[in-house]
Amino acid sequence: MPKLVADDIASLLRKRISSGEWQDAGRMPPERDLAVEFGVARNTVRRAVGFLEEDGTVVRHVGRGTFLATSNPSSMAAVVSRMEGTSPADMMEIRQLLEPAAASFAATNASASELNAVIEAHRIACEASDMPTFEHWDAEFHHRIFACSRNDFLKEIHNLMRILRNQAPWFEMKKRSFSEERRAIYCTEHQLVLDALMRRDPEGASRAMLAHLRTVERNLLGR
Amino acid sequence: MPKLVADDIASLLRKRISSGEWQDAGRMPPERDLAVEFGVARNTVRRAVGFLEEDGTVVRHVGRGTFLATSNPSSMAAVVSRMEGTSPADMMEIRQLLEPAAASFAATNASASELNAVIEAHRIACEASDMPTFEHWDAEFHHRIFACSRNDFLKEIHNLMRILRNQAPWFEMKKRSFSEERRAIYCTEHQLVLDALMRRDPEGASRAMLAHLRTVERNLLGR
DNA sequence: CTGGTCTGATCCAATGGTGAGCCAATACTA
DNA sequence: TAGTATTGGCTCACCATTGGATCAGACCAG
Repeated sequence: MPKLVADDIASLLRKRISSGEWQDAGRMPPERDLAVEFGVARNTVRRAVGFLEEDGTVVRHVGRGTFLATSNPSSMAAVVSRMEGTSPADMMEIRQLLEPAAASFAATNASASELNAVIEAHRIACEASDMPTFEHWDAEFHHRIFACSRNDFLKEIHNLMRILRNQAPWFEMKKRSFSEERRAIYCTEHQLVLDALMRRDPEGASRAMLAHLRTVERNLLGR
Repeated sequence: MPKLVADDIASLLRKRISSGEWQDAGRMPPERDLAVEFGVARNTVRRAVGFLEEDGTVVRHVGRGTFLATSNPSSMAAVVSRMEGTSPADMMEIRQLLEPAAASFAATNASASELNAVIEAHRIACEASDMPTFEHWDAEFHHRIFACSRNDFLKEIHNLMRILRNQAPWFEMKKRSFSEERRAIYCTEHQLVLDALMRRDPEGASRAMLAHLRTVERNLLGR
């Protein structure tokens, strides 16, 4: 049995909260009690509760206790937690909006060294012999294109999508849809995007990226 | 059976990773345990894990363990906090990508009651007599269009943008660029978007929204 | 014999939990 | 109103776990 660390405690607490366990009054037990209950030191519980506090799940008051934050649907934390339920179909739709644009920006803005980074990611992905390595460098290829786009917000949105895509349901789905043949197709399509970037052809990069994402969508969603 | 060398261990590990074996928490067992499990020296495991680290499959931290690189290197929270520094120019660029698409989706998908909600927001905004009220219902107008889009992820991205736009630097900027004349222009432009939605004309809605956002950008950034 | 690789062992340094103690804000009670 | 108990905020020394690094020796193929 793995030892409980602060992260574990935090996710246990989250579970209890979402199961509505101390919904009444919104008050959690004191840290000292939780420490006994989980069989860890109070310091550890404190760190765990600290995480919940950081993302706004919980509010603490000295002498009073720790309380569930009155859920504000428009808080960042709420938005992020709703995003975790994003469906692959919705995500692919948005990728098809954003990535062609990112590729187009990249064709205009990328510096030589940024472009080299993209090329390198493409090369490693093509040479990869196993699925996880390919997966990783495929994602990196896309990410590095966003990095060329000169729009920090766009970059961060892509980070968000990347994180969401690395969660459990996606992992299964990617594994299921992977095949050697498809990998080869992706490499070819990436190459087309790359060619357009190197030609400094925004229109072409956008088109090539869109075509690629359509392929990915088809494979992923089995349409 | 041939003796196991570092390369063999590496590919065994890759298999386990891709089979999702330690997907939860993304943490691999400590090197010492792996060494026992595979029946080789820890040095050998170290080299093997070193390969995985080189190609980015895995990240190692002294005192913590070895983690699958796919499990967010940058956490959601970090992404969100970086987003708080988003510049108005970057944001407007992304709005011009997403909102026309949202309007287009809305033209195809909106139900009658959703459409009514958009109409109502538009009406109140037009009748508003002070800047904060107008501001609020203007935002609501845009938001309700996203709500019609039938893409939850898109909706949440818009929530994110909305929160960011309500922060200090934006508030100043919006106040500065506000004028009675501009308000009237916005109402006219909103009306055009609305007309297209009611005609169920995705193409037209997209165009009208883009035109509107170009106006907003010009006013906001003073270009 | 030589070069490459695994073994087993040892030490280092970073991370993070433990347990204990004290403070200050709040709530409860006499 | 005053005193006491509860509760979160904070710090400290200590220690277990874990990856980082190195070394001498064994084994094997060429």
